Amino acid sequence: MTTRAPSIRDVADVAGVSTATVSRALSNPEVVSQATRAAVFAAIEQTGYRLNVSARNLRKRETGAIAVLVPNLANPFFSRILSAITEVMSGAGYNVLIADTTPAALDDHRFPEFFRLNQTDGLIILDGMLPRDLLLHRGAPDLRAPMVFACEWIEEIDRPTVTIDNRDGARQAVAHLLGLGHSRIGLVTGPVGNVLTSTRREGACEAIRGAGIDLPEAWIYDGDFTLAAGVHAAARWHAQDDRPTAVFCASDEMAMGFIGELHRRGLTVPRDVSVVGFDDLEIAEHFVPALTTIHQPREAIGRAAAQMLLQRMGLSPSERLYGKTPKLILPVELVARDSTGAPNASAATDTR
Amino acid sequence: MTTRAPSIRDVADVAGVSTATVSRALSNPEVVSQATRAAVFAAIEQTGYRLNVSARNLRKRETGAIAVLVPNLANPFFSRILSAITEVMSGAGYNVLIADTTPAALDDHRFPEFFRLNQTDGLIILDGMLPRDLLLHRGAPDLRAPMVFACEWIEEIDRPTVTIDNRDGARQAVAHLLGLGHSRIGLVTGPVGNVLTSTRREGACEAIRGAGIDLPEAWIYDGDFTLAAGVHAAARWHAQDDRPTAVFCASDEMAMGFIGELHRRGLTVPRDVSVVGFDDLEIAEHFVPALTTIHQPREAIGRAAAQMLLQRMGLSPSERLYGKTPKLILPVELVARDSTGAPNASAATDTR
DNA sequence: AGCGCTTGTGTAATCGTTTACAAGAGGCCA
DNA sequence: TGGCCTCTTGTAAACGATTACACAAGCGCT
Repeated sequence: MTTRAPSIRDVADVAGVSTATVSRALSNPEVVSQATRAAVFAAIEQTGYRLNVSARNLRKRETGAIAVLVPNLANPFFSRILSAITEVMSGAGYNVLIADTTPAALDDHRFPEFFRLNQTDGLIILDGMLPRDLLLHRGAPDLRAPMVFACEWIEEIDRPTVTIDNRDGARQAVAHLLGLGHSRIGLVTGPVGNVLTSTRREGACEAIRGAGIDLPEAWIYDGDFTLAAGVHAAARWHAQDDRPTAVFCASDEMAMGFIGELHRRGLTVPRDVSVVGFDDLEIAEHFVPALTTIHQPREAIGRAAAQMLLQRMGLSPSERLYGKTPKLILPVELVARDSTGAPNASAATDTR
Repeated sequence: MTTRAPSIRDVADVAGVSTATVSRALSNPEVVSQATRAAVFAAIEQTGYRLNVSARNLRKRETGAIAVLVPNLANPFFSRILSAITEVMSGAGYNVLIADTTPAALDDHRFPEFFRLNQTDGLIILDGMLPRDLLLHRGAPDLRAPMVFACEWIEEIDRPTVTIDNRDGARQAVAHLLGLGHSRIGLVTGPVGNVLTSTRREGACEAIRGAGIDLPEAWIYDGDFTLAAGVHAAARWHAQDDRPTAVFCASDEMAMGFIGELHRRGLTVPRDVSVVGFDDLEIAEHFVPALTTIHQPREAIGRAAAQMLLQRMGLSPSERLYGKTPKLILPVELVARDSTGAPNASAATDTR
């Protein structure tokens, strides 16, 4: 009844060869003769043999899995990146472990496990706000399992990275607003301490100030990339007497939260204020109004990160340590839709 | 330099005990004396020892991982469910492998691997459209690794299941529209062959016909849960001379696609047509207009599925085989927002 | 003193692969 | 015939944990 799953031993017996030969037929077919190879495959078929990965991993001193550390699994931004990563990785024979870094999981004693070679063969990190010392000291994964950053990164940690040109994206967003005639431009930013927040903010500020325009502190609304943050920013915008005619939100979710809240207050976009997002989520195009935003090639990001990790895993530790760490920066483009328009002269000036 | 990672052997040597004792101190602390336990932990600390999971798994004949089969990782509906699953599972010491079943991955020879005990200790299936024979014959996972269905399920396969009350959800949606005075109600359905499609459709039809109202075939627009399907349905709706004043979409994505497309054509919701969705995605509340929809407790679904799997994994194969298979049906509720309103008399009757 | 029980520890087999090494079988050539 | 390759295959030692079993020590009791 509870008959043990067939092992390589059983296959060997059926095929009338040694286990070594079976193993070779599987992993290195060209070294075994045509005839035995056929016999082995027939035996595999007959016994219903499946490789035991734990045994293989133990022997080969690897795990056959990589981990992806994502700041928030529930955020739709990451899902497409993840699916691209898993696609590439499983094509290469790896399993993908997805770990959400949101909760107090960081204190969790089992968390550092991920950083040890014996849990994963590699790491893709999508969360730039992980405690630096966790990545550096605790498990010193750098020397063992290779890791690459994607989307976000950590300044102090020099590792292969694939990102988009955040600064330029922000610049394009602002340029678009300037081109429409806006000169009163506000910003909804990401969380403090995040590299995306700072690079996008800097890009936007550069573009605004570069146009000789002033950017009052009061027009910088800080957020955290979430819908709720957009709602909150809208409330603050609405409460101001002197407010911008356009805002650049550092994420689509914030842009949609912003627009949704405004709508609830009886205002309309882009009539009362123009809004640009960042990310180009699936839904952006279908939002009402369709969202003008910066398109991120999310699939390409995931794919590139996976391939970069694969490449790193193929390197010896010393090559990895002393070689150049590649940094890939993908270009982004603004896609103009319906949430932006020319400024409405009457709307902006309630008081002055 | 490339000094081997410390093994249980090294710890044993440092602590001056046998490997068996170290193992026991770790997995069964109460059987070793206070003194040696302390010595072992000190040695672990000193050597920086980490358990090798492959070795443990090989010996214990388990994998320490479960797999989740999701129809479309990029769909935001699943992300929160996944995060709940991973939370519960990693709390219980399991890794979670997420596999996207969308592409031709089914033909992929490595796919059936998931069904063998030696890849995972259990399976959560979110995809009700997997080929039946894959789950039943190929690897006969039922006897070995336990599996549970969540959200979707497969009629012919009797396994533990956690779902929501789809029929009742659809009924509530229609009841809401009836209550607003609509008598011309259309449906945008999911893909054919999907259990969610049929149950929701049946629930809706029952409610409509139960109210003594007719439901013309032409008012049933078939979709597949995606934004694009909603867009397409909107086009068909718009092209009709005689059309419903309200539609119930079997997913929020379709509802938003529908509304977005209508808006692009110069129509407004709910003035020109009322729309109800299903799912209550994060964004629904922030959509313009805020979406009236059926709320799904996604976190609860994920959590329940994980707990159910955990419970099943604790059972012996025969208990699993001959015991009752639990079915959990979570209640749902309509949340009324701004995408529905009383029918607009002028809008509905172009021709008659 | 001898017996039995409890408690703590060590010995060694085992899980299912991979792979270094050895060795047998031909083939080719001097 | 003997030496030297090349091509296949088998033998057996890892890989790093877990655990059944045995056994030693300590204790209380008769």
